[in-house]
Amino acid sequence: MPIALEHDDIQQLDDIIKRGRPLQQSNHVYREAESFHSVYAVRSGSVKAYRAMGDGREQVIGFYFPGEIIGLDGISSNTHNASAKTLETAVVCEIPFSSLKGLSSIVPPLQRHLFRLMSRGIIEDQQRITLLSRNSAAERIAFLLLSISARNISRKLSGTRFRLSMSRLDIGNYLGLTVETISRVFSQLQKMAVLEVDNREIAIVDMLGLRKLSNLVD
Amino acid sequence: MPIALEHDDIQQLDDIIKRGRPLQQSNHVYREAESFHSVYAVRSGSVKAYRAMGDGREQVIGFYFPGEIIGLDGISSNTHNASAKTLETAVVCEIPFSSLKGLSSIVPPLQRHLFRLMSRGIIEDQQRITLLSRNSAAERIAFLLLSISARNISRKLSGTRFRLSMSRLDIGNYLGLTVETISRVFSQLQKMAVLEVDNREIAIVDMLGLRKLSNLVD
DNA sequence: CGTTCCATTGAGATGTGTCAATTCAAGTGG
DNA sequence: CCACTTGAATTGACACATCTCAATGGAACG
Repeated sequence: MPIALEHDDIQQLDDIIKRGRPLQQSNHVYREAESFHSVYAVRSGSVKAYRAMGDGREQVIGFYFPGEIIGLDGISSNTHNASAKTLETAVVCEIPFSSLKGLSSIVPPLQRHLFRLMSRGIIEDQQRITLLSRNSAAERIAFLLLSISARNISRKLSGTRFRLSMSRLDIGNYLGLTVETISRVFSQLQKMAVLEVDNREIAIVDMLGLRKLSNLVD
Repeated sequence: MPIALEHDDIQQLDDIIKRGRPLQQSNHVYREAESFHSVYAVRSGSVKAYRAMGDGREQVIGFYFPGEIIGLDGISSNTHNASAKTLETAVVCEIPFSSLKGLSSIVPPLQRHLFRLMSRGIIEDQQRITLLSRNSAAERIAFLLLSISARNISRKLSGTRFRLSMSRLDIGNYLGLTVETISRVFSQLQKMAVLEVDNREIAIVDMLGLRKLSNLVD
């Protein structure tokens, strides 16, 4: 938990977090429409959140990596509004929300942190809305790769070489594109010497070029 | 404020809400990057929230009507992440967030309500993400009209006849479409006898047909 | 070694964007 | 009160990015 708290408070927080067991690939952390009791912290591996749509396809809401919190969307309805399943073997810790809520009303910094987490989620969603309504396929893909890169860096991993834990289909469902388009853009970016792509292994060769492509350079 | 609270608590809440003055059309409630102090309740009229993008265009985040709360996105960064301006003459009440936060840690139902509001925002954004990444122009427009219709009904107004307070450009920026596409779809829906469109005056002639078009029928 | 799932590549279809012209409504000043 | 201006909305023709459909290639696994 990335907050500055008193030792006492950290202890209390630690007490309510349940120890996580490793989950195999494609196991559910929680399912859409299940009643909401807990949020979850990803410890290792990666998780995708998604919602089933009327026609059977799925809308991927997000990809989550170690240190990130999932399940906050269940608060308003007391029901999970999305499913979450592991993309690979992963460890996920359960944090009962009632305890968290109780603790947060005693410990203002924690309450503040919770508000921030939710609010940041809103902002990220809004960025994705912009991305989806305005940006080309290449821009969207560049954005995703840069996002993963940045998160890797914050976890002290390589920001330029990594393995995608999600399939092209998942990426497509996340970015609002088809698998074919994902493939074509990867090939094109490779031809432009921005990326090296070998199946799910990605190397960002020209980081600045990728940033320019994403249209997110300051 | 749509919550069940004790009389005492309602009084306290009422005390922190500032009285709102009427704002003329196109006045800002708050601006992107301003420091965040308050959230706002729309009393009358309507408001759009939007973010300026690098190239000068704007991304419309949402349209807000009486009874709705705007500004919650500022919580995480202590800075407003969007601007909000009135679409017509409107009355907006300021609610200082520090007071609200303080009160909410004393009054659990209020804290709960705040969590819900934010969480609901997240869910709505996620719905829009699905809408933008998956749905056709006609589906998106049908969705917006149905959303406005439903909100009108909840305010005891007509769900089938109303005046759009926003321009075609705003609608386009909200739905990720161009003005021309909006116009064409309106014309097409009129030809299909689903709508009657006279500039900003809208009449929903075939509600079921519109619901089917939106692909959101249960 | 075959099966299965995932990824790549090509060719053609299509929905929406772009560019341009016209109409319409509202407001302004002579 | 009537031209004139201005901004919004509509409509048409064309361009283009992405989707769809189809075939092929490759990796993982029993």
